[in-house]
Amino acid sequence: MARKRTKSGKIRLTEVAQLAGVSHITASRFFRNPEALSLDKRERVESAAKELGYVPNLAARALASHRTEVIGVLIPSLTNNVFADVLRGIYDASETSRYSIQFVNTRYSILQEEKLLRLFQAQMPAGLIVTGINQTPESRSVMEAMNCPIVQIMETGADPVDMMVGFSHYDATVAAISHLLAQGFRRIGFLGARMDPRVQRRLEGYSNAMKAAGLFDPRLIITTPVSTAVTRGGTLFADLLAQAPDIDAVFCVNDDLALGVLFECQRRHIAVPEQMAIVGFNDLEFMASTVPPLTSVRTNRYEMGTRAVTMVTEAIEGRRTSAPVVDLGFELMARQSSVARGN
Amino acid sequence: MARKRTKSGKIRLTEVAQLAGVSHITASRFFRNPEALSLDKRERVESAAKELGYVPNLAARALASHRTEVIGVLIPSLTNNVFADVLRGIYDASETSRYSIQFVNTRYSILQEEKLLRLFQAQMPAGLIVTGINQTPESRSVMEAMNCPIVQIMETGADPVDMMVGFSHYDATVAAISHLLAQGFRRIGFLGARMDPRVQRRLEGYSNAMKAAGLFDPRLIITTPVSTAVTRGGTLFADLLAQAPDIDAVFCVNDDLALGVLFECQRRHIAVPEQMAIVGFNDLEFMASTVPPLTSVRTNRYEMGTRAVTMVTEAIEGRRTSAPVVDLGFELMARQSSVARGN
DNA sequence: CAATCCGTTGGTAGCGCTGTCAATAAATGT
DNA sequence: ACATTTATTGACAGCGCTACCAACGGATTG
Repeated sequence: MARKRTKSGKIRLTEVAQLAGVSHITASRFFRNPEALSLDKRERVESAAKELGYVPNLAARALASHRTEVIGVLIPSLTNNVFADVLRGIYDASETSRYSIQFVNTRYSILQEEKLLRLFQAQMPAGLIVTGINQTPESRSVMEAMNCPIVQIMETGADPVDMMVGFSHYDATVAAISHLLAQGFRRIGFLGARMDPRVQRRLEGYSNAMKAAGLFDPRLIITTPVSTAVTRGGTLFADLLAQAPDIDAVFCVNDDLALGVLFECQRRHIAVPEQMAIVGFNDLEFMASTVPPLTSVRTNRYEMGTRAVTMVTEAIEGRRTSAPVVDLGFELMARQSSVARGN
Repeated sequence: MARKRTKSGKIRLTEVAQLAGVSHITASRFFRNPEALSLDKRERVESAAKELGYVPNLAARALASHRTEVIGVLIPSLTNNVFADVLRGIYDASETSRYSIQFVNTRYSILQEEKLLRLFQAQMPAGLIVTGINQTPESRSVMEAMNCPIVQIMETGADPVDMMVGFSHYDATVAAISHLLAQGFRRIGFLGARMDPRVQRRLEGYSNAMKAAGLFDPRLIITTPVSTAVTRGGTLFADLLAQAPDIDAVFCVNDDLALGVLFECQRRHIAVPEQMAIVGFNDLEFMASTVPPLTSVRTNRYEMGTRAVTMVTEAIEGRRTSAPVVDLGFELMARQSSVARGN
């Protein structure tokens, strides 16, 4: 006699199979590979499943198949707007796929990242999305040992664990500084908060661009390890002004800081851009609506998320269509906050 | 003879038990209820697990125990800053617990929410966090059928499915409007985007407060179903000015809109607050740094997330310490953007 | 000294599903 | 007509873990 339903009244594959008049194996196959069934049985199982409201037990499936349909995502922060956009792309793209997202927060700690990678390893994810290229050697070997596709996001580099999608923070910053130099600014300050690896690369880009122009001066640089905020933009800018009162422009490592600088300028009645040019980074939505509109470097964060998911899912299914390293580039959005002094 | 390791070299409980010289059951017990073991075995299992780098297989655990250690979270949007803060609270709180978070996006659709609830139901989550109180009747019965703790967040109300943590959007808005009225403003506009249930309740609060003061006028209201953005604040404000040129204040349903209004005022050389008072909602970080600083209603979004998690986890463990409905309240942050005309 | 209890440990039997392979029916070739 | 292939279906044996119950030794009790 057939086993009874569990007391909770859960519908199992067996119940579906029974109603459809097939073996549970055939019913199982319907969900894995419907083409293998005859049209007749396919329809019978389908309607039975629908009638009973069958939902597969993912734990059982994972245990039996040694696979899950989960894409693990490791991201350093949820506070940072940038990652919110990337995550949005990831979640949106995952909805059109069969995979679900398991997101964890590394809190900008590569040790935490290592621990979380090990946790993921044991859960056999279908794929993995990790932030950046600065993993510990142990993390790298864990990743290499996992036989699932892995995409590193946010940056580009020569040595991907598997795949990569991002852009060059160095180049993007050089482009911003070059723009300011081209506009005639000379004493260009640098404002940085939360000095993560990507912000470090922006600092390198700034330093090299300034050195190349013979304008580098360490007093032009203000950084802090604490997290970023609009208010912080104002305070850091005040520090910068105290340290180098003759600056004529500021490059901010992100748009929140830039907005804070703008407000601080309004407070001090410093005319933007006549007395002070401002350039941000990321081109968040509000940058175009400020007064004056703020120049920024547009980065394709949402697309980075969607692209990472498609790269992972395609790789899972065995078809890798794009190059292992995808550079999504950037675009300098020159606005009024950085127009040439003379103009 | 003992079963071999799986080819992938995965460490199973059996391997740990073998190394520790105990049965696999005892090893299993170590992870579920360590107090039940003798000190000797406890230490042996612990060090064996550490030595082998054992990580439990969650799928097997879930299958065998009919439970998972997953808290499902249903939230309507990832774009909205408000939910980003709530999610941050949820994730932060989950890290100090044994539970992991499975987040899904309902995209402001109660039908999508219903579908996702059914999916969760099949996966036997340890608890559930859902947004708002406007579920479909079917969603409600699914929730009632799931025997796990459920917290509704963002709002307070009389009829929780199980538990609730939030605040009254109606009261918060009434407080904001009362403040403007107390400051002497009379023609107070209302700007709303993305008219979700909570924004609707803010509109009700506004309408009733204005009616109570005998100042209600439908021409003072501008709403749009499209999503919110700083830029949108400017355009909606322009619409409002065209419709009611004599307004002396604007209440915006969120801070992004308020920021957009501020910029639009700067663009039009409308003095804030002398010619136009502005009040936002949520009190995002930047509201205190604008020029002039913008009045807003502070809501405890992060705490709402952490609180929801503690309520769920405590309920899972059988100790419900707080009342079923927790009101986190709000605080009017009166700033320069809404000081009385005369002052 | 037997009966009882408790703290601790181990064995057995699955959880709901899938991988693998065998079995059957139907279709094809010689 | 028979062997051989192909399409379709089913049986079996787990996946790694836990729930449940049994067993054991030692302490406690009458």
